Amino acid sequence: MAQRAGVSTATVSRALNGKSHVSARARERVLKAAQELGYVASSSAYTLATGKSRNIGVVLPFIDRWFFSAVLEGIINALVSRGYDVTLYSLSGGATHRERVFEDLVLRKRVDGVLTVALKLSDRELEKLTALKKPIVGIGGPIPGARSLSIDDEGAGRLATQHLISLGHTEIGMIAGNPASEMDFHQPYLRKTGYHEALLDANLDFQEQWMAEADFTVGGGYYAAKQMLGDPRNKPTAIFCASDEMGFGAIQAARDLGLRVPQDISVIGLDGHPLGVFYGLSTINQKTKEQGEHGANWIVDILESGDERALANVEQLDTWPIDLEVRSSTAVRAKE
Amino acid sequence: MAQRAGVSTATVSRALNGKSHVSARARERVLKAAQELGYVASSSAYTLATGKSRNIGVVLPFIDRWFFSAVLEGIINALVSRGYDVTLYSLSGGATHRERVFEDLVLRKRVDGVLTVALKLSDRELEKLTALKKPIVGIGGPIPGARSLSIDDEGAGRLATQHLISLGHTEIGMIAGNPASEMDFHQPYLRKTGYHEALLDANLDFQEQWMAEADFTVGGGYYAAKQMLGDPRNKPTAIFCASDEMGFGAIQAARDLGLRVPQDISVIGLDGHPLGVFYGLSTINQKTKEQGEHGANWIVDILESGDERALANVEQLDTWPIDLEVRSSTAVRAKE
DNA sequence: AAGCTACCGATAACCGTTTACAGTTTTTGC
DNA sequence: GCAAAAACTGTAAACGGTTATCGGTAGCTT
Repeated sequence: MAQRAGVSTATVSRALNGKSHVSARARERVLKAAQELGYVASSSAYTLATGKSRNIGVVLPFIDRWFFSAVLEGIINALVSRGYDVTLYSLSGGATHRERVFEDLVLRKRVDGVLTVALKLSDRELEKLTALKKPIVGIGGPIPGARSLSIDDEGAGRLATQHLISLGHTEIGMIAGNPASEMDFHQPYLRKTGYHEALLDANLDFQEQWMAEADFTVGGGYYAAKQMLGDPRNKPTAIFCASDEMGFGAIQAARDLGLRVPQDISVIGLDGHPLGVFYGLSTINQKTKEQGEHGANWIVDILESGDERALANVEQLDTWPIDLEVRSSTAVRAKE
Repeated sequence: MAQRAGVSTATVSRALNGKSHVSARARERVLKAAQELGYVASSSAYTLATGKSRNIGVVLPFIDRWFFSAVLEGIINALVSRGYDVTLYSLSGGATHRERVFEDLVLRKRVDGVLTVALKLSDRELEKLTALKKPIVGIGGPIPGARSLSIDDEGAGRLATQHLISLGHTEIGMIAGNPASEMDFHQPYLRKTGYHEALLDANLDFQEQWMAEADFTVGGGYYAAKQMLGDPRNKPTAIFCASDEMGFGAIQAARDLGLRVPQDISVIGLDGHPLGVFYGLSTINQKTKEQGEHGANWIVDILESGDERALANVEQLDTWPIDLEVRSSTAVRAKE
């Protein structure tokens, strides 16, 4: 190609890749020629020759929900900075779609590694993935036999609940995730457990009607909260929502029922959604975007460590820190 | 590789690709051998040999905003169905990031085509892109010299405004986009123009303080609406918001000011955001996800047409239909 | 000045597919 | 039953890079 620089292909390759012994003069000529000819290296030839693609596969259950798009944003920014591309696989297209994604991912082996987001994989899917013999990192939920990065969901649930307890609340409701939800999260169950534990530790009552399930969306939170708060017989004075978006819905529901937040009802969410500031929603901030960045950097570190052993998948769970962010939606319990 | 099937590589290739003349017996043996060995084809070798990558590059300004993630969701679903991968480029990482994206996109020529979303490109970027000699389709805004798919933003602005006029409103405000916004949309200006034209057609007054600018987010809409509606001297009785999310913010602002929607103030948005149902926000539905699907199918059609001429980029603008969806946030103007 | 040692640069093999072309077998028509 | 045509299969040459190997040259040392 660019031997019009007057050197051999080997020199061109070495010069462009900044590798070993090339004289400064030769490198200069190569660079100049590449510039003039608008030379572009073909990634497929590079991949074929080296076995590396500088491309990471990201698979997530949805794209148009805040948590996932925020993680994705973090992932992409980190990967672009380190010179990697990302090819995206969404499972939102239904079951046949889902199958196809895992089929394709393994069939066209064009990724150096895989990042999954908040996904609980079936045995078969896990098998497909590990058959790739490429590093896998899960964000937001453990993956058997692979590395993962996640907040302590149980601890987060406990912390949120304890915050409400510390404000003097004794009748505390929760809007949890819907475990039957398509995405098969780990989170719903764990956050619920944390809530129960906090109540238990404080010797507080738990009542059936203080627990509702929704789908993590604003609308879902709205309807669940309206049911819970609309019943005059036994309504809680505080609610912990397993996601900020459900928290927004709950605040809205409370207002529509004529309840003042936080005087009549305290609400706390979990996520760190940017709109939280706008709604004044107290929350557990899990710094979602940073979580994505961290996971992305992690997988690149593994790939570039140069250590063969590092490439093997080992089970490892890193816990990501969380912050309690108190805003105006939580306050001390009103005197009767 | 899989010549343990007892046939040549050529036959293997033909059998697996379902191409021309291969005997049933040979095909069977190849398939069986592939199964046994867990054979997977290498996409890079395929790409190198054929020049096709079955991969589309998608470049968008943000990921974690509803419009973009919805378009993306549509794009991905359509492309997966047709057997294509997508590699994603986000411009949200700042200027150096942005430059790098276009540099990379062209440098590692690993896409068969490019889809841009709501992007106004600089001359240099456009040049880089067309240098690829690959089909380009723009969604949500025309691209000079290439195909694009977009709603009639001016018409949408006019329709929304006319809806308010038809309800008897004469003092109509607008929360438009912020043209200085990083993403460099086409939309803000056009939607504003439609609004002005509708007022003009109906011989209605336009006042400076009925026009505000915001950044397309809920928070932005909230603050803008609060300014506009908080001024007791000359407030409008209806507001057209250039995005649904700003509409949600406007509704919230109105409520916080003690105004009832729609009795005291009508609000209409533009997008078709799923939360619109929840807020009862009247809107112009632009069927975002379908728009993404359509754009994706379009580019694949071009690639697979087999017609050399079709591959060349020609300037063409397809107009995407919109629907007026009337909900409970707009009503006839209250009698004084 | 001759020999040794670095070190740089060119040649060629290889990565894993597709595909043109040629060769072989089978089918078909008479 | 034979020739011609059709169907199938194998060989080998791309595709566009990377990299091991080897040869040549220049600079040092003795």
